[in-house]
Amino acid sequence: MSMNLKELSHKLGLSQTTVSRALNGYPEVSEATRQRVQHAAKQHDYRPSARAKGLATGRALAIGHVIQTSTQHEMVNPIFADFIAGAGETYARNGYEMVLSIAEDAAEEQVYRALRARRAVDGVIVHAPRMNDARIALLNDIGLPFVVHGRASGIALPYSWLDVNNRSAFGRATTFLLDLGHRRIGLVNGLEFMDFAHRRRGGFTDALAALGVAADPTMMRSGEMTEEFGFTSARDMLADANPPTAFLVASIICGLGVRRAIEAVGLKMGHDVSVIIHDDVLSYLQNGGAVPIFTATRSSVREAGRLAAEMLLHNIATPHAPAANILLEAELMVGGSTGPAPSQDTP
Amino acid sequence: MSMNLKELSHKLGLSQTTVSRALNGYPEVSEATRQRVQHAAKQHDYRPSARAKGLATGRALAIGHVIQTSTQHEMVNPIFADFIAGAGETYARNGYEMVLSIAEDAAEEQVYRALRARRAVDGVIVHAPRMNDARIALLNDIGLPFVVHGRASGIALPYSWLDVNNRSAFGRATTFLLDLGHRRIGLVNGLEFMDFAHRRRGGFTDALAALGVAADPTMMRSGEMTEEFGFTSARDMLADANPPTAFLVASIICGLGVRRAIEAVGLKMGHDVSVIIHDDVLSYLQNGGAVPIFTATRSSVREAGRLAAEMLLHNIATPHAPAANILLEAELMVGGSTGPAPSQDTP
DNA sequence: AATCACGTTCAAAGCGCTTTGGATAGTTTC
DNA sequence: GAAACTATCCAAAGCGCTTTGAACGTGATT
Repeated sequence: MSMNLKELSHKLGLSQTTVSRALNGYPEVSEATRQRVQHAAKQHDYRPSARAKGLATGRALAIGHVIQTSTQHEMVNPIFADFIAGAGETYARNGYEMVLSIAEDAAEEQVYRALRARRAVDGVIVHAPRMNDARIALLNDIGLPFVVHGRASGIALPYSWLDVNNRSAFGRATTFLLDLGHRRIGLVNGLEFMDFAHRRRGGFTDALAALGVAADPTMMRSGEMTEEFGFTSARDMLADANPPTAFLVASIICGLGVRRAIEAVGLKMGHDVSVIIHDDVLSYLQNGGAVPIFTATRSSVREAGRLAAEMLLHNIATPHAPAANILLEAELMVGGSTGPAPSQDTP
Repeated sequence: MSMNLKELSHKLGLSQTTVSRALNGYPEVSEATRQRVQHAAKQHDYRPSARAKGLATGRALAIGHVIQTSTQHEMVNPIFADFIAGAGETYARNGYEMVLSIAEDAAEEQVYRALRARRAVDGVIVHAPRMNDARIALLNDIGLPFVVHGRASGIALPYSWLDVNNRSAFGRATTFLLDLGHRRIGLVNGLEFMDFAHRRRGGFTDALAALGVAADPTMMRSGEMTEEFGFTSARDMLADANPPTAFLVASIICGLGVRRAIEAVGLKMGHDVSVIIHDDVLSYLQNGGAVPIFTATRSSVREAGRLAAEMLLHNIATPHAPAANILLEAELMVGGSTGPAPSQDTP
């Protein structure tokens, strides 16, 4: 069907060895023949079979991404597409392929084991780590190189990860609100068995504590980060006898819900109630144009994908290097959703 | 490292032939040895190397998805994640892998050619077809099986596709608004070189024409479906001397922007201004809970992924079958965003 | 002139599987 | 009891590459 090494070398009157070497940049080939080979390869659109190459070299030249989904709510992580796009750029530049598996809940461990046993990939990126995430020990066990996007509290052994400094991001955001005079701040957080959500709450409560403000447990919600969740959380908190004057919100999607709740009770975001979100810079959900709609802690998930992929490829290339870590600091972008605390609060 | 056929057959005192046949369900193996083999395979977690198997059989057992992204705006199609999740379920059930490539703009053709030449996949799903999409002829040319998610107007040869009936969906939505008394309806559409957007506009204008309502070109916008685009489009149209009393909007993300614009001018969605969106049932952007926020034409993109993948696997299994097509009808879900046209409109 | 070194090329083995074309032993059939 | 099946198993070839070890000039060295 399509050209293979045998045919190509036949056509050139050379051995497969020489052609292979010419194309893979080995030195023991004269410059003249190398030119001739490369030219012929381009002309016939010859590309080595990924499978044959992989079999011969023992490397898959592929990286696995396992996307979790539960059959109940069928939720797919919204940052997934952008992260993948970023990682894909890195893979493309390095001649790697990206293979995706979807794992339903409990079957997750099996998916990783299968990936390893079938030698389908040279490594994996671990998405959405939970606290004490079991996958880290598992991957260490089965000897599959990996990089975690995020971190997993409670894991003893070192491992490679790339994370946003969620704690400092939410800490700074909280301080920013406190500086504006807000004292009653609602937290609309992700599910707190997710490591990032746990850390964000830590940053929030620590910053409050630093100013001697007590964190009110009734002003902290945690759940799956949908628009609806943002809406109901904010609506309920605003209905409190002593409602918050500001919200710290875990994602832009949630933030849209929070804004809806604020406007539903006739208040104005940025004036009556301040809102800070975390912005993953999702391509299809930009935080406004030149002027951000929401004041936000911002860190591009696509860039994270690029970097995490680079880390992983590096780990694969140098197998016994110690675990590497990258901690990205989020920027605090001031947009239209924050302002001084309303004065009637301090009569 | 991990168990292979040779070792396993050695351990069992059988030939590789017999073990392979036992595991792949061939009849020329006694039931007793089959049991023995299967048990041993499970025990040692033996799984055939995907590469070796592929090389031997000539099939990749993998399907390709090419995700387009432009370096300028880095936009990733928001429905991608859910579609992939659906398709992935089908692949997992059938022992296929999913490989993702990202293609930047112009390099797209090369990506498909490379996929084919390296025999990396047995087929591909074509995403986000444009009008007269060149990929269809290309894939036919290079002989790579494919299924299009959507359709491409202007292509002569038959090809397999799965699409939502965008025309009838937007036609019915328009009629619904007309029945409510709306006569001035704004269209916030996707980019119109995208086939789906083209069809939606057709459904819209035809339904208007059927009632003798002229379509006003100033009330039709088309652009990348972001929240911001929804906002600016609706804001501008509402600023018109003769503003629309209803909007037909191409996506929920756009819809959120439209709602923001409506509320920004002090109007109430569902009362002063009606809105109908198209809802792809994205897991992370649900259209409300039990009661839909937006009245919507609805069709699950995840389900589309499942079905498209099944079509493709079927096409691959029966190479010379004629092209198959599936046209899904969208449901019209009535939510809180629509109501009768305000009476001051017809004094 | 024999030796060595070097640059260039090749034949063949091997990666881990499937599949073809026997072999072997036990069963029927006539 | 010989011939013909049948059920079960196996050795070996082949998929398309990479890589090892060897061979072949050719010019430099002694």
